[in-house]
Amino acid sequence: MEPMDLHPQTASREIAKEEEGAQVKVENGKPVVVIMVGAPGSGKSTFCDHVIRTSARPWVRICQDTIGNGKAGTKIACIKSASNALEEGKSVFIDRCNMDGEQRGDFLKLGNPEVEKHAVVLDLPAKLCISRSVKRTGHEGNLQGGKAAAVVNRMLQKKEFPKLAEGFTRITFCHNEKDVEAAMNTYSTLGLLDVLPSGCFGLKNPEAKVQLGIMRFLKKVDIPGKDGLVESNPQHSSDNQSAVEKDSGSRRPANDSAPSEYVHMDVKNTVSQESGSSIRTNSVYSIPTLAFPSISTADFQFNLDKASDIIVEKVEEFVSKLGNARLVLVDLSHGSKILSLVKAKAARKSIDSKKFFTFVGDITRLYSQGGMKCNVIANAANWRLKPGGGGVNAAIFSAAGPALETATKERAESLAPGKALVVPLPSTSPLSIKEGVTHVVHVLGPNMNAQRPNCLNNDYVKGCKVLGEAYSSLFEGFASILSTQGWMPKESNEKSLKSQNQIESKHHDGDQKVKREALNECMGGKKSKIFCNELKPNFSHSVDRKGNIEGRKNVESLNEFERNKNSGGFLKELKPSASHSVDRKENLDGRDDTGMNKAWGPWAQSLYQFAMHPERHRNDLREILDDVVVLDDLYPKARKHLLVLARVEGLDRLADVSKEHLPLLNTMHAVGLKWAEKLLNENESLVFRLGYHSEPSMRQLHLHVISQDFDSKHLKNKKHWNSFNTPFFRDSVDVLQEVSKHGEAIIRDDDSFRSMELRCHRCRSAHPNIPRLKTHISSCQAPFPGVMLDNGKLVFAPGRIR
DNA sequence: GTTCTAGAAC
DNA sequence: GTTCTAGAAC
Repeated sequence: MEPMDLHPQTASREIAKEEEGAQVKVENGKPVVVIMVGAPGSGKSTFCDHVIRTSARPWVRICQDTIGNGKAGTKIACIKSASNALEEGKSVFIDRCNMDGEQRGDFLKLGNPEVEKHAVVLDLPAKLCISRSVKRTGHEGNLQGGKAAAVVNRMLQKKEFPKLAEGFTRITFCHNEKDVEAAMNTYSTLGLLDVLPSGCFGLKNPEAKVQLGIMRFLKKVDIPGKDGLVESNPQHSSDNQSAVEKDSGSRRPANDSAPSEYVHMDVKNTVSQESGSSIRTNSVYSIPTLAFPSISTADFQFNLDKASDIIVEKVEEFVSKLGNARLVLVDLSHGSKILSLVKAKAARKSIDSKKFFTFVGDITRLYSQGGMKCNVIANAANWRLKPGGGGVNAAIFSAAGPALETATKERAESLAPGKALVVPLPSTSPLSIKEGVTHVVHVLGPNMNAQRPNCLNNDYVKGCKVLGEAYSSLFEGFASILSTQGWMPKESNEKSLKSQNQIESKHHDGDQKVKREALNECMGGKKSKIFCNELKPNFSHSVDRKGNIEGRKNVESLNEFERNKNSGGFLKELKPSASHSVDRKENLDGRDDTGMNKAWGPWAQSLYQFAMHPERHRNDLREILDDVVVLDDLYPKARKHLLVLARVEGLDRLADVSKEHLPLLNTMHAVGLKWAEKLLNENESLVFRLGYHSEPSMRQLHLHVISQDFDSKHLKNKKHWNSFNTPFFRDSVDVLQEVSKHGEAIIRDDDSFRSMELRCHRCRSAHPNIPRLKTHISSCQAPFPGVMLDNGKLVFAPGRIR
C-alpha cells in the first residue's frame, strides 16, 4: 500500500477529478445527501429549514408530505426529486422519519458513490416529540392533535438507529436541543467545498446512565440475536465488519511508512480498493475493544523479547474468555519492534486475529484518525497516577482533559507495579466525546530503568512476574467493564439466563456455585490483583452464604463485584449525589456527619414508629415478627401494596445496609414473598414485585411488595410512577445479591428519575402525562419485558401464563 | 410521604 | 375554562 501523502480533502478531490465529469462537481462543491432520522415532532423540518436559510451551499429539502404538489406523495417521487437536485449539484435533505434501515435504504443509493450520505438522528425524548406533534397545527403531513401521540409512540417503538454499515459516511446523533443546535450549525456553516469528517458523532445514550436496565431491555427487543453490543452504543456490528477491520489493522505492516495522521484515510483506501467496500463498513464498531500500549517497554526499558512473550501469553489466556470482545496492542511508531514481535508470536500461537491484533496509531485518536472505535483504552500510568512524564501517559491525560485526572483521583492516589485501576471516563471528556472512550484503565508495569522509582535492577524473574500481573490486571479490568455494560461471555450469559427465568431456580445453589467458580477462573482467579486504595476492608470472597436467592444471576453480580472493587467508586457513578456516598455515616435522625442535609421531617417518622413500637399500632399492622413488621402502605400505589419494615434501629435506608444485615434482608424478602403469595391466592391475576426505593422518603428501611397493576387513586405524579418503574426501584433479589457479594447495595439515585419520561412498564410506550399513562396501563396487556422476568423479579400466581 | 396551589399547558 | 405539573409547606 502506498503511503498517503495527501491531505484527506485534497485526496478526495484528486479522486473526484479522475471520475468522468467530476470536474463540474468539484467546482460546484460536493453535494451531500443528509437523511434525517427522527419521529414526528423531533424537529426534522425545522432543522432543514434552518440550514437551508443560513447555508452558503444550495440545499433542497425533500419532504414526502408535500412532494405531490404540496400534498403527500410517494417515496419514489422523493427519490426522483432528490436525484434531480443532486444532478444540479445541490445538496439534499431527506425530510421524512426514516426510522428504520429499510426506509433509509433507497435513499442511500442516491447519486453516484462519490456523493456522501449523512444521517442526522434527532433522538429527542419521546415526550417532547409527542407534545410537539400533539399541539402543532397546520402540519404538512396532517399529523397533529390526538392521533399524533399514538403515531409517535408506534414509531419510537420500532426505531432503529442508522449505522455506518448501511452506507453512511457520517452520522450525527442529537439527544437534546443543544445537540440539535450544534448539528444545525455544522451543516449551516458547511461551505461549498467543505467535507465533514466521517464517522459517528454524538453517539451516546443519555438514558443509559439512569435507565440501564431499561436500555438493556430495549437492546434485547430491538436487535434480537445480536450480541457484542456496547450498552452506550446503539451501533450494531457484524462478523463481516469485524473481519474487515481486523484486516485493515493487522494487515498494516509494522514498518508502514504512512504518517499516523493519515491512518484513517489509509484504512479507507485500502478497504475500498481491495475489497470494493467502503470506509462505511469499517470505521465504527461496537464490538467491545480494549486498546492497550505495550507496558514497561518504553520508559521502563523492559526487554522487548521478554515483554512480547508475556503479552502474547496473557492475551492467549484472556482472549478466549472475553467473548467477542477484542484486544488491540497499539503503538504510535510504524517501525515498532514490539508490535512486530507480538504479531509474529501471536500468529505462531494461532491466536484468533479477530480477537487480537496490533495497530499503528495514536491511542488517543484511534477512532477519529484510525477509524477504530475502542471503548476502553489502557494507560501506561506512573505510580502517582498523575499526568505528564511524556509518552502514552502524558498523551492520554492530555487528550482526556482534567476530567480524567479528577475521576482518577477520586478512585486512587497511587498504583503499585502489576496493578490496574479502572476509571470510568466522564462523558464530558474530549476522549469520550471524540473517540467514544468510556473507560481508561491505568496500568503500572515493572521498571527496569535506573532513572525511575522502584527499579528492579535487571531482575527479570521478578520483572516478568510483575509484567504478567500488570496485563492480567488490565484484562480483568476490561472484563469488569464489559460486565457493567451488560456484556459478558456468551456462554455464561446463556447459562445464567436459562436459570434466571424461573423463580424456582433460586434453590439451584450447587449449579450456581459451579458457575461462580467457573467465572472466577475466567476472571483469572486472582481478584485481589487489582489495586485500589479505596477498597473497602469488608469485601469477602466467601460469598456462598446459603446460596438461595443471592446465588442467582451470579455471573453478573460477580462482575459487579469486580467492577466495584476495580473502580473503587463505581457506586459513586451510579449515585452522583454525594450524600449517598457509601462511606456516609449518619446519626439516628438521618442527619449526616456534616450536619448539612437529610434530616427526616416529622412526616417521615411514621414507619419508624411502627417498627419501634408495633404494639402501639397493632390494628394497623398485618403481621408483627421479631425482625420485621408488615403493613399496608397508607397510600397504596396499586391494588395491593404492602410494606415489610425492618425493626432495626438506625437502619433507615438502603444506603445503610451492609453485609451484617443480609439475614435481615433475607427475612424481609421471605416475608414479602409469603405475603405476595398469600395475596395471589386471593387474586391470581395479580403480579407482584418486591424492592426498595434507592432513597426513601420515609425513614426506616422498608421493602415494597407491590402489585403491578398500579391501579390506584394514590398514584398521582411522575415521582410516584418513576419510583416504582425506573432503576430507582431496586429489586429485592438484586439487592440481596449485591449485599451478599459486595457488602452493600447499589443505589440508583440521581434526581433525574423524577422527571424521566413516563413509560408503560409492560409495553414500554411513552405517555405525555400521568392521566394518559394511567389510562394506558389500565388496559395494557403486553407481556412483561424480559429484564423484569429475569431473576425472579416478578411473582406470579402458580401456573399463570406470563 | 401528602396536600395545596400557582401557573403552565392544553 | 379545565387539566396537569411542580414546588412549598407540612
